[in-house]
Amino acid sequence: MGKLKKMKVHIADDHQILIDGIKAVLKTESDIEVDGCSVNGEEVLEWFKTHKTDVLILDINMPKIDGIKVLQRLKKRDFQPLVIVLSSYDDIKLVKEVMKIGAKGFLAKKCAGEHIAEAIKTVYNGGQYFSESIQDKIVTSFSGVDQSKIGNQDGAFFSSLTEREKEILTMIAQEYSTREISEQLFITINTVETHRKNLIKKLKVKNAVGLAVYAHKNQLI
Amino acid sequence: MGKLKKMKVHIADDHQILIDGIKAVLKTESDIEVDGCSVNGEEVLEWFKTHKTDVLILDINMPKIDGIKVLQRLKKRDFQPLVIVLSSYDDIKLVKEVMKIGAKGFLAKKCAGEHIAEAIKTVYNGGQYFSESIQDKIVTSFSGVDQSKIGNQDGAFFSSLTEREKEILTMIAQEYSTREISEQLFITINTVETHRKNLIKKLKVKNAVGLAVYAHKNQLI
DNA sequence: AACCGTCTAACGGTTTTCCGTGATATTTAA
DNA sequence: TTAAATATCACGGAAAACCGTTAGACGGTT
Repeated sequence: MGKLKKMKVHIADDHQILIDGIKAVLKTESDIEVDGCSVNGEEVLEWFKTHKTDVLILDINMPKIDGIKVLQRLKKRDFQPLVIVLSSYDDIKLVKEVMKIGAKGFLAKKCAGEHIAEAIKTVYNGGQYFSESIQDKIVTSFSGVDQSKIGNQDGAFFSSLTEREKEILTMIAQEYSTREISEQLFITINTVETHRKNLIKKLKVKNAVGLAVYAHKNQLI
Repeated sequence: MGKLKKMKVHIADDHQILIDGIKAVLKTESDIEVDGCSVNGEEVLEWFKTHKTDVLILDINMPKIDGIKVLQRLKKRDFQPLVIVLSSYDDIKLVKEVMKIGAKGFLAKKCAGEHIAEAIKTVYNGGQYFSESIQDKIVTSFSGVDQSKIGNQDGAFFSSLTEREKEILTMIAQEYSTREISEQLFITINTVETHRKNLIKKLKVKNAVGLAVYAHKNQLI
């Protein structure tokens, strides 16, 4: 194609080793340039205050501010990069949620590295990209999706948790009792219980066991 | 240096994208050759039945058979590769555990990609390698570690469970309440509670949350 | 027959979780 | 500077989990 301008890409993932890996993979692509990297959501938001990088490869599970929240906040700004979400957990509900918030692509981490460049080029040219493992699921489930209301309760399965909630979730999943948590965090039992209640509601689970399983599935422990 | 023989490396991680990344990073190393890859523990064990690859980069969180188990089983065989454990969770307890079972190195996923080659070369030459984030912790906590008993009751817990207990454990981990379990299995609540009590004692956990995490770690759900 | 492991069951009491609801201060985003 | 999100705390009541202990029934072993 002989483009004059290289596509600029920003990579966000809390695993530096993965970032370096993707960078190495993309090095062979002459029309792609890795412009910057972030290891947490805060850094991503900071970066896009001063840069207009074309494509953002965005991991969901990140410290400080997770991918979902980053996506939501970027949406409200003037400049928005094309976002390809990266996740180890290729659940269709998650895919739907991030697409609603405006992501242009979804890559499961279990997909082959060669697809990254493919995905970047596709979304750069106005398309959408999904890794194979979820392509067929989407066709059947994306018919009749209400594109309006964003971040509402029905997609809230994966809606982002606050830092405090994650902290408490992690402790619950490590078998700490409410009392123990309250003592360690220097807050009252009442507060911890409120957080637990909110967690159960947000994650749509039944009890602390559900929270623990969620935490484990999402590598929070 | 001019080695005639390249160091052969096998990479095991459930995220293909990370494998491809590491491969790309290692491509610049003239004396390292990636010999094969696995995306789950089963594949790793299968590979080492027929290959004598020098170094194994082993992820902990993998489907089917997790990294710890792979390590334990490899230990019982004639040929043992040098193992560098890869984990997103750089907890000192985990480090100690895998080193006890015979790992030669530990890389946190948040470390820089350039350290992989470094780690491989170090263990290949008989050394041990730890990523920076944990180096200092080790010095202070490795004094007086009992190097004896390996593959002890930690892994034997599971086999000591009866069929009924496993059945109930699975249900607890799926958020069923005691009442629901009793109804589904046509036994009284008292009986289910007795089983739960026995499970907690056998698996040395504190509560149902611990049971759920255990069940999840052992792929019972 | 005596023994062991498993599954079943019961009981009383304590602790913890769960649920709804409402409220206030602080921080942060627009 | 509003408005929204977040973190904090309270209370009352219902439900469930947790704890220790005991014990009958059944099947298989030695």
